[in-house]
Amino acid sequence: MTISEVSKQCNISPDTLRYYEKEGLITDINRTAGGVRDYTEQDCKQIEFIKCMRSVGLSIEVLRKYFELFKKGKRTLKARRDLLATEREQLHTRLTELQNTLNRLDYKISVYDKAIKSKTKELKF
Amino acid sequence: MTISEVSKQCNISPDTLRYYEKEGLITDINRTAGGVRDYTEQDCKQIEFIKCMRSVGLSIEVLRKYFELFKKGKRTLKARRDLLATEREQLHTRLTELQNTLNRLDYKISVYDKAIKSKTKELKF
DNA sequence: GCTTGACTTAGAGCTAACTCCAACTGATAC
DNA sequence: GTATCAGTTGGAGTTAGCTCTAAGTCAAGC
Repeated sequence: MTISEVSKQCNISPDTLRYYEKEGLITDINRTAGGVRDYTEQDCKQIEFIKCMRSVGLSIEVLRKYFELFKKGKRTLKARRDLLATEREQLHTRLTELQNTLNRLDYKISVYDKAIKSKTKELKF
Repeated sequence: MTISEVSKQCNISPDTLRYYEKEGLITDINRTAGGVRDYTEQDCKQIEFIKCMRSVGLSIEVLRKYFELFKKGKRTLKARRDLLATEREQLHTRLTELQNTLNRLDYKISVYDKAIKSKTKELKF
């Protein structure tokens, strides 16, 4: 698969794919004789994983560390597990925060709805 | 209240408070004769609100628009309500995404735990 | 009246994560 | 064999959101 095919399939720009490679998030991509990247299905799955993790805010740096550990082989299984567990905890914290803020917004919107109905009130902010 | 008191109370740096003011997120802060900012309780509540919204990713730009509408008075109640509702929807989408990714991470961590126990397996990424 | 310390401003600098650009190369169509 | 087009590289530029710096002001304590 060429970079533009992967780009379409994963909805990530070719520039970003090359950037991820430069940053060590993707490594050992095959090349054709002419030097053109030739992604495997496995590469694609990894890219999807990266996309998923990036979409919830895992940093390039954390992901770089994860794949760096990967390259060191089986002896880093525990380290990788722990790295993921740490990120998981942070995501969980953010999830709770998001839920609370959502509730707060819902309440605020309901206050607005009342104010709009009554046609007299103004809010403080 | 001085800027450093608000800073401590809200856990936001004075620089950030001044930055928010420059960006129009906070307006009409009282000043002492000497030109020093003198925040009211109400200002503090607004700052807490901003902090809460920023913590889940609402942009400075969106918040600026919200407070801009505010300054135009009661006739913008509906517009403000709708702005909040739009942001709420986006937060909801992100919440779902976060939940899915959390599940995915939990699954991956469980796969790691199995691999670590069996002491033979390696994963694909 | 001088020092100290918290404040003020305008504006520069920083970081993460892209995104774009210029110059080049290699394969394909005609 | 030359135009086209998709790819390549290194490096510059962009954006959001702070964060820091320099130079200055003001009030309080001694």
